[in-house]
Amino acid sequence: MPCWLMKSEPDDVSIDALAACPGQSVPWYGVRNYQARNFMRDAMRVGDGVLFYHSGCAEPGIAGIARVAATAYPDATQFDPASKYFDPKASPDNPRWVHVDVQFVRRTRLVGLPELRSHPELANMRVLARGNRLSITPVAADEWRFIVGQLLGATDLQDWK
DNA sequence: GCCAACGTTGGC
DNA sequence: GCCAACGTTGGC
Repeated sequence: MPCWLMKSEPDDVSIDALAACPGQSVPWYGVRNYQARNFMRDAMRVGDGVLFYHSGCAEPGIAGIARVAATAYPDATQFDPASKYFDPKASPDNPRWVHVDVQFVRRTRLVGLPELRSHPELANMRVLARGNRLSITPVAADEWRFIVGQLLGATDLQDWK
């Protein structure tokens, strides 16, 4: 089963905020990048593993593990003129932005960028690429296994389904 | 289809 | 707050 890394600003939705949500699940609203949207729309399936990454904060890095809880459906914020994610070119008849639901699995220790970069096993991770800004990136099975098993010691999750 | 201008992301 | 890197827009 595919695995993903998803960035969230902890001031917006942190791993703790996710854990506190009803059903410990949130719609992944606000994505306004076509590549990231296409991953959600075309590739993400219920049960996929997610590395929950904190960005735009003092200590960017992996902060927890989550899972995809619902396949893609329209992002309501695109229709709301009061939302900062409002898109005047979208309409309920012709939605432009969709998102999946993401559900809490567990908190982890914070695995920061310098630590991620220090491991040759992770050298090809998209999130570590120079200038990368994509908020959703695929994670290779061996990368998942290394991070979850080696770095986090979550051996029960290292072979994700 | 090109490409300059602009806006955004995100680490530092 | 700075700035490199990238994506999007829109004139041509």
